[in-house]
Amino acid sequence: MRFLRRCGLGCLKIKVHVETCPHHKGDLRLDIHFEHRVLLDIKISDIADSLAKGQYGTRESKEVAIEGRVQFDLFQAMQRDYKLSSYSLNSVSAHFLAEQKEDVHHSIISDLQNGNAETRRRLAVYCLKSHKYKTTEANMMRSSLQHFNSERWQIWNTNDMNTNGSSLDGYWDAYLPQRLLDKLMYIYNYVEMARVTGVPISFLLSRGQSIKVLSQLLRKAKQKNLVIPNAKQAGSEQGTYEGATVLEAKAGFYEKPIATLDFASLYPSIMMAYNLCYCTLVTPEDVRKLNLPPECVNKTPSGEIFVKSNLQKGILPEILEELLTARRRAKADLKEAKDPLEKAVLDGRQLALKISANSVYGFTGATVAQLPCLEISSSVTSYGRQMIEHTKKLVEDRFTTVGGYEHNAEVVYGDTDSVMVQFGVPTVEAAMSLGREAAEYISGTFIKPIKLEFEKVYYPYLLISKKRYAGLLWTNSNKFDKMDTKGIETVRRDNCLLVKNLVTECLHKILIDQDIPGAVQFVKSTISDLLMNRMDLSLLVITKGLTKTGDDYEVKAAHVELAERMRKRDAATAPNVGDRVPYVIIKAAKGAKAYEKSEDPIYVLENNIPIDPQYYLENQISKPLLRIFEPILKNASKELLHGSHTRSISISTPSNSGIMKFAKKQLSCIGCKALISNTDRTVCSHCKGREAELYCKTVDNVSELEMLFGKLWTQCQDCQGSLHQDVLCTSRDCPIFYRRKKAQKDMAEAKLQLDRWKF
DNA sequence: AGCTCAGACGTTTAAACGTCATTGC
DNA sequence: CTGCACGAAACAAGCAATGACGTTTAAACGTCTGAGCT
Repeated sequence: MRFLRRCGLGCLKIKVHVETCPHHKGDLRLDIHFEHRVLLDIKISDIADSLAKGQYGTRESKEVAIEGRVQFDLFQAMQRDYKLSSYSLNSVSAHFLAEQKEDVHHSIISDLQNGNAETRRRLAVYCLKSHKYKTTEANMMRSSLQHFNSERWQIWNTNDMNTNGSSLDGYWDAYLPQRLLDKLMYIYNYVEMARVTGVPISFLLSRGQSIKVLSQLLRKAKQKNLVIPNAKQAGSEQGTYEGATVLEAKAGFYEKPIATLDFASLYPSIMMAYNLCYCTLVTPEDVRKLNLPPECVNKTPSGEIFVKSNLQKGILPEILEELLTARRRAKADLKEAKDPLEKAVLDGRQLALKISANSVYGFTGATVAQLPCLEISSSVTSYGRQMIEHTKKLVEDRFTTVGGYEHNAEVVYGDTDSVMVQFGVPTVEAAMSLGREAAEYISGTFIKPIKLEFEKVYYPYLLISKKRYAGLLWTNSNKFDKMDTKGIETVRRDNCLLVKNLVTECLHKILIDQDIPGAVQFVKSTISDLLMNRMDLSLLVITKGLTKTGDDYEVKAAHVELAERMRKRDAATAPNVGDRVPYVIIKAAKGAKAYEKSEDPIYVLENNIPIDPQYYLENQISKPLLRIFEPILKNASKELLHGSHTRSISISTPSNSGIMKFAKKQLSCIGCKALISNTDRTVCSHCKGREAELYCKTVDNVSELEMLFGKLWTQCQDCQGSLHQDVLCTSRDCPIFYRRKKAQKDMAEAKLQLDRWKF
């Protein structure tokens, strides 16, 4: 708890996740030590199952509350704050720390523990990830305990574990989370967030957004001596209301700068401008009874009536005002900050305030929450819809040739609080000045504090459809800031890496290098590699989240079916609800559904099952590519997907498939691949004279593959922290793992070829 | 008896629709 | 004190949009069969 104390927190809690064995439920006890004292012992049966549902997905976890400890489960924090393809400690560490740990599945742990001294020793090495280990039974116990705890990798104070003076400074499963915690400045940001919203830190992980808003509301209400009704409004089962407008996207490749005009914090500023709140909402009867003059009320586009702030200032606008002022202050501080660490902390602070401000609107529209008020939320969105249409009209009416400008402005797209305008001017600089002019002009037509800001220019700009676009982002006219992509495969997690890399690379070549032939060439060579089976398996792994249990799905989906099959194969290693399921598509009978062709990548590697390159070409690569190339290249489909590079394919047949049981294996010539009789063994009559050359080639091939495998093996040994042990790691997230397995297989095959020379 | 052709019936293809995962704002 | 049945309490930001894929429905197509004609 060293880091917690450092932060000056009075209340400390620890959260422990324990995998329980059904036979020992009840008599297994867990002691929590701290500075030589037993703080607490818990019966495992006291540990509660908790089921977290909501926007962060459904996930089961076990927890036990211990007074005096702050619980901070990094696993949960990670899932909330970052969108990753995998949340294993391994892959997260690789992502943020560029460091990995060996990934031994917990189902192997008991085998290692129950084996002999050597296997237990092996387990200890894994657990400690350190050369300094002792093979005493006590350490073993602690090692396995450590592992069980780390299955959901919470912070475990390394100091607590070390208080008996041992030199076990490398509890890796604890060390990595702590490194992550420091690197991502979780404590600092979460303390900040807790202060701003007025909730305990544990709420930030265990509960949702609405508790934060409620907490602020309660705080404010107390100041004003108001009470908040406890009862949920009856009959609020009407569900949804109309949301924001998304302007029609005029898809295409724009080679002129596109200026982006954004409303600053649209929904919060609407609520402030029109004084929308629970306590300012009045009915038409109220207006009549109280004899409210019309100049004291606002009627929203959705028909609701709110009194103006001179009569009664709303609580929500007040909260928002505070949040936004604080955010502005945080942003100003951020600008002054020089030190990268300080910068990151201040950025986290302003982000927290922004999120808080935005969820106030969401809180009023949540029909299942404590205090729904659809009058407010639908008023907010109706104002928003009106404003974006108004903005579009104003831009297109004012910036015209008739009005004295060089070109007619055109709004090509807009979503909720932004419009993308093509002013027609050729340079970024000119677009920027027009953008600034437009923002200022249009802001003047709205009530304070609603403000339209000019933020950035996209040039060039590739608009694919609503919520899908890419472009180079410019905030100053000298140099573009970065390539920005929204909604397309580069930012989505449900595609394989191959698609992601390919699309990213193509966009890079098209937008930055402006090298369209280069992009085409790259696509062609990638497709050729794929069809020739030269693709690394890790690039072909698709992951999708398992959001509910198998029975609750109404239609069959690849990842769901695979999870079911894996459960039947081995329930221990199968993915659970909330996990992301990695899979690859394998060859199967023609016309087979995708869910019949999905398979666990590790299973594929171990059983030498051929993947289906055609599927990847037709169902993964082709459509995303065409969407990008279509606006740029005519005949894109013909050029990219049906060229000569698609001709040569490598056909792999599964050795264990049904039909192959009836086929007789026949040798082929090592030189020219012609079929030869089994008596010849090595080469056909044509290649007879080249035997020496061919033999050398085979030997070279074997030694090359041996070197590659050796290199990968060493790398994995390095990662597990010992060069004297077998590599046990089976991480589905590690590209080295796939390459190592493949190299091993290739090497074995090459050796078989070599053996044929021995008569 | 042999041929033709409408209609029944089975199979393939296409379109419409719904579910699911994911992202944008 | 423990186990069981039962009821109460607690919990959950929003909507818009795309695209992949499975399922259902409709349409097109092909084959077969038996009535009717020559």
